[in-house]
Amino acid sequence: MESTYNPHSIEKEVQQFWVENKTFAATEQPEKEKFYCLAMFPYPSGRLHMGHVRNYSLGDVISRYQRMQGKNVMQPMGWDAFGLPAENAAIKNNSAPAKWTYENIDYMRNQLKSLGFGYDWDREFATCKKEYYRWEQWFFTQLFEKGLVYKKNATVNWDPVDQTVLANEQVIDGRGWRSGAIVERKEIPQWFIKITDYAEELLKDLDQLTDWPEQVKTMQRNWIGRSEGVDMTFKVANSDQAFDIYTTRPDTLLGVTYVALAAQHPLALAAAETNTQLRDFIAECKNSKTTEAGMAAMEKKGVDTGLQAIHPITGKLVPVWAANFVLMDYGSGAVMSVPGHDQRDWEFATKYGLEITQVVSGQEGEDIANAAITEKGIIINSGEFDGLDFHHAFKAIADKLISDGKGKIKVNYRLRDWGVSRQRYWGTPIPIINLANGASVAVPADQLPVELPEDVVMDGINSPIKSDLEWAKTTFNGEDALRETDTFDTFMESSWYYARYCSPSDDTQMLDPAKANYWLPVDQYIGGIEHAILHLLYARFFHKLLRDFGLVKCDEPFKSLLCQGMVLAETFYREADNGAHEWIAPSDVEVERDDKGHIVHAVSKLDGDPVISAGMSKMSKSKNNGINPQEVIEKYGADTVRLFIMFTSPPEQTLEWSDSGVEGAHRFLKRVWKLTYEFSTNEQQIVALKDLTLNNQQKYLRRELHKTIIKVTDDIGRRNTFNTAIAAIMELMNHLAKAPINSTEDKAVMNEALQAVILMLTPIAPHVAHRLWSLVGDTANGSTVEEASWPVADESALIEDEKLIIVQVNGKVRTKITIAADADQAGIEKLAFEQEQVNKFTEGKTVRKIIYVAGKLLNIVAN
RNA sequence: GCCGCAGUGGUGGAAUUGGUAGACACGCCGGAUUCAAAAUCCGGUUUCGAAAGAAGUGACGGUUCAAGUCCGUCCUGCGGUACCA
Repeated sequence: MESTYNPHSIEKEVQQFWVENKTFAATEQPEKEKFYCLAMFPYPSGRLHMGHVRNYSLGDVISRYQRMQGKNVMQPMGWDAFGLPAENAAIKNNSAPAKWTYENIDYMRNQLKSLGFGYDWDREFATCKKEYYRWEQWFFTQLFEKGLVYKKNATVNWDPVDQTVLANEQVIDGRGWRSGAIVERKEIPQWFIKITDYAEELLKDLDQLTDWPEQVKTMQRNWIGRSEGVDMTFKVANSDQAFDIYTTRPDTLLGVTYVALAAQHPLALAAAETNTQLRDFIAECKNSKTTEAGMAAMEKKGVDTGLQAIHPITGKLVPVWAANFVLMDYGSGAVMSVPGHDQRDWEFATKYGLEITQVVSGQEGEDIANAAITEKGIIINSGEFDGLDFHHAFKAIADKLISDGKGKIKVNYRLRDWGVSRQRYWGTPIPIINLANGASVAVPADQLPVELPEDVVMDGINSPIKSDLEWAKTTFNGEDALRETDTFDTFMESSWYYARYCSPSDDTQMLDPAKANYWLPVDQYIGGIEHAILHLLYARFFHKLLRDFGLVKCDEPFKSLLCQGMVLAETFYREADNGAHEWIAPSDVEVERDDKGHIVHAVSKLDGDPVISAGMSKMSKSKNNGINPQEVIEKYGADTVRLFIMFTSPPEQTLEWSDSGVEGAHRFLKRVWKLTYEFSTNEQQIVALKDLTLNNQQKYLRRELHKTIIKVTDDIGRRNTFNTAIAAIMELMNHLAKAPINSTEDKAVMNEALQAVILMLTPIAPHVAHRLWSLVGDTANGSTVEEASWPVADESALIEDEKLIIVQVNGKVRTKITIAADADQAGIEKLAFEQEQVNKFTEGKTVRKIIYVAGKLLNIVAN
């Protein structure tokens, strides 16, 4: 055994021990309490970055802690292996996405192993393997048969030069990232899954997720966006045509002064045939952004269609406009406009000189000449509805529309059905066959999987399964037909992987119900806050689908959720001639900062030319700003990396990466090593504490130890504040380092403390803990630390005979007094008024009030 | 734009339920050890002030005996915004 801490040899040996003993292999043990701990599986982007290290360290600390609590822990790992970056890398390297992906998996698997995470590697899988995606295809065909899947037109980014569909990420300042062409909106048929059928349940069941962060539930609620409103029909004047409009503010219906249609609305398209201005406007709308943020940021524009609509209550004619902010594929493609009480409508009406009418009374000083009055109030200028408040007006106006057969009350959701079609290659082929007659059928179960060829050449434009005209050819009922060449959104794979880990190699069924129902739900799910809405909502939805098909029993997939904050790093780029951004790794950039730390100048280390600083953002492949942990692992070892990342901030907090401080984490482990090593080599017989009488100093040390056990247990087990748990252990170590180890009593106390320190460090720094336990471990608790239980505080060691009271005068701390632990308020006040610092600040004043916070604080209010 | 989160010393952060602001670290300064360095150990380190004391948690206002914590209005940064995952 080495006298100095040598992480590399220890870590290799301990990892070997885990492999040989199958320490982390999990099996169903119905008599034991199970604990399924899952950190979101990684996209195999090439190398791990610090965000991964944080994510998987959190998962491993929780897993090992729960194991020490006696639970049957399962912690699996796998690969979210389909996705866009593989295609980009393949084009760049002139290779195949599969090859790139598998190489990355091999590299990253080794990195995870070198970090010592306690995974059951027998459960590993990659989602790009047909053994996995075949069941996803099978399940989709089941959804298809049940009518939960449908096809409709939806908008994509169309690159008119490359003649291909672009992801939002591939559109930069409105241009295609490779061609530089101005991107157009294009409607193409795509497959949708009816998540809106589950909107109400997805919303309602958030209430049972008591161990989810409130912010995530709030975001999901807002995303689902349940609203109650009115659906009504507007007729077009001098025509038999009509269109529907939904509003959540029927109380303002009498304030409607115009209506707006999407540019692609059939009525607008028809009107454009005789209206060149409208035709030009519709053409211009082709270039507007497809993203919600892009749409919200653009200038709101419109054109009068020349049509007029009949107001459903007043019968008055209102102009019908076409507007770029109304979307054809959401809702009915038409909105009513109340410029008096909606700010966007107000700005639009002001810009185009449209009428603005006030129908809700505002607050004092509010004037619709200056801005819309958006808060609810008493209805005015609305004839029979005047004087009603929001709720009564809502009901009265809705009733009137209903009785006239012009409308109905409707619950609406902001949530839209899940479009799962992607026009890309590296994904699960959608198991649909398109027949010559235009109908679509599911691929029969016995023909699954529809396999994705892996040995392909990427031309940089089209998906190889689209370019290869043979691939799609098939037959159905003896007739020639074509396979769907689109692939699934990769959120499909990540929506059920957590369940597949329960029976990862079952080749007869999607899930083994007995195993799935033993392990599910996931007890602790851990992942980045950036997944708060999409991934977590899709996975919750998918779980409910699995449940309704009888594959799982529980309603929710993830019992408890820990959202780690992102690990950010600086980003730098250069602009190519076509406007595309070439992202430069921060490690390749030399920066110059001003005295506030802001970057004033940045140059590439490779060629010395300037690069553009784009601020901090989450570590990702696409921005090339991931910091590879390899260098730090090689320099300090895995335990230091794990300890540092857990110590540097609480898990939920966004972290701007910096390695300053890694040194300190390493020093701490060296100190623990040194103290334990020296203690163990010092020939000694440890006497049981119960047979000894301790002096005050020894009692103090034991009190500090057991207070620390309570704090660390609470920090890890309840609060998930691993940083403060580590700080508490460090503080304890500072006490221990100063403690004498001369007497039998000293040694007994030190022995107890060192054992507890090692146990408390086991989840965080498992390699060094394993080795140190072999030196001083209590074999009754476990011959190896992997068998040992978490320490339990001895209540009797915690008793104190004095307490510290903070004494304030008028809310300012003036002194602190130490008094017998059983002293009452009167005794504390008496002592307080004997203090010079109290008299000095109360002299000449009258004591008005004394506030006593039991055992903590006394505040004397005097003036 | 909209939804969510964050802002505390030179730096990462602590303060758990409204009750000692700055725990624990990093860095820096000083010292010990060393031929010297590394490593290690000891001490100091919010600002102003000689001290007494005062000020101080993004800004401004409010509630309270007491506010980093609660409320209001802003500012800045980050995440999401449905085809990055």
